[in-house]
Amino acid sequence: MATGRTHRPATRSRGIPEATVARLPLYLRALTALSERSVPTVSSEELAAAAGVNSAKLRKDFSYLGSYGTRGVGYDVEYLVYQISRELGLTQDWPVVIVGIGNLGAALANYGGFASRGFRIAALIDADPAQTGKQVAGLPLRHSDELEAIVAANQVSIGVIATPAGAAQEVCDRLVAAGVTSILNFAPTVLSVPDGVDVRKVDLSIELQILAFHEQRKAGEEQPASAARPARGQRPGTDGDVPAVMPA
Amino acid sequence: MATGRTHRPATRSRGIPEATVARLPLYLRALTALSERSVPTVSSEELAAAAGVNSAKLRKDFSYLGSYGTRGVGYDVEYLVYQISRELGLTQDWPVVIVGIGNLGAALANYGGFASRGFRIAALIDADPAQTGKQVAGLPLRHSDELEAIVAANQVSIGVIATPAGAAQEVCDRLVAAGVTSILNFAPTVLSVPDGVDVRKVDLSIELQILAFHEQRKAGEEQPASAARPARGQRPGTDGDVPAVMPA
DNA sequence: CCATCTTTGTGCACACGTTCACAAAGACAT
DNA sequence: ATGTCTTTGTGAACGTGTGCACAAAGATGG
Repeated sequence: MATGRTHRPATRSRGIPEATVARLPLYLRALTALSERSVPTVSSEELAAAAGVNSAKLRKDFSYLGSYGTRGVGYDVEYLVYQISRELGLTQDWPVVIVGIGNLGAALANYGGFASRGFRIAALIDADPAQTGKQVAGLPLRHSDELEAIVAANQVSIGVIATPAGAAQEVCDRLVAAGVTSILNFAPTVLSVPDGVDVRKVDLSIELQILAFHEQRKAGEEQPASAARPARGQRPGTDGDVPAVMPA
Repeated sequence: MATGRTHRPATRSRGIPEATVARLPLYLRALTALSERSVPTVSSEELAAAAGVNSAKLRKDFSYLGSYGTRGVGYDVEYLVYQISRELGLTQDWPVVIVGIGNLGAALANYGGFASRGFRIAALIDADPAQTGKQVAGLPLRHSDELEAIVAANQVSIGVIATPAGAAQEVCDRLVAAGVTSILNFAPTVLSVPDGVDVRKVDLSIELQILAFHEQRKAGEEQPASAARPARGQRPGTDGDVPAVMPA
């Protein structure tokens, strides 16, 4: 899971399972591609292949939304695009602020995938006064002093944090205080937020580490087992010989 | 879940559950912070708070690694840092190539979190000949013609794709053919890879859409139910009430 | 109108993940 | 030593997610 939901029972989002919600954008993308090619209908099998999931899962996912689809035929592409968009809330406009316009923030500002869904960048905010007024992706950088005013004026409910780790919690607190209730966090920190605020995090370093884990496993599969797996019950500090990193 | 494991039974990575693996980097980060403050030991409760998880989960996670920790005291910080690092494979050097040095690729190249773990950027690769030779994050951009040679020469097993969606599958195929077996994909596409290759994806647009879904739910909780939830069993086209996007 | 064929929607069984709650392990004081 | 106190490690219960396999729905052709 990639979410940082700080508390709350974890799923129960009015019927639709969290795992399904996480896949809806995937289906939507595949459907949009089909729509652009003017394909009128798809079977669960075809769509599942395009989205990279298995067809039974896809059918079950759609069954949570309602009984769209026609047996013997498949799903009407345009109709499904509409239904999923609506379910995800993409038929309305979501003003978003991005805080921290470094390399990553600029990349986000330039990313086309936002505007095409209902997301509209209301403002780019950076703490560096020297940057204020400069244009990124056609938008002027605003100074962070203005954060509260910007959020209030644009009724922003979604904030993106792309600051260094050290600044993230403070920015988060200010966003929340100003009325933001959903946060996408790119800073490598655990954010703590009050009840009712959703946080999702994207952490590049974590993803790489997970890959490294599996990579190591693949590499280790040839040899039986070197000194890789420690004897269980080994105790820390029973006798001092931990040189910077080594255990007892 | 953020992974794009294309097939395979899903978990079973020599004992350690996938969900646990995904949290190890989180623990590692919290422990590293403690280590820098020269804190000698932590209880599961404290560490869990720092990592943003619940303490029972943390203890169970650690129990898969072995029986580190001392009852009545807690865990030895340095020792745990070492054990987790080793389990994740971070005690070795992982050469990485980043393909597609646009805004996002540059942000990744400049991201400090790589080098601090065992990840070393072996090369930055871009398809634009006009960019070749330019420096980003102190490294020269290489042309994609050299991709295969670079991967082979540096024994690169991990590749990062930060190209536009259209180029991603071809880059992926070339990386895999050249010997890469783990891919971190930032392009908004489903990559298909042969067995034995791991793909993880990070998709900005998907994360925002998930937030929008929950945001919409929060907003809709006040009013009972407008036209938001369609009657189940509604058929496409039985009566026209979906403008602009309705099917036949 | 009936038979056939395709594809959905879902009941069911199983796997995975989370949380509780507590016994056992050890530290520490006396 | 013995007792008390803290904190781990884990068995067991529960909840969530996945995938199979098939009945029911509807299209299509004769």
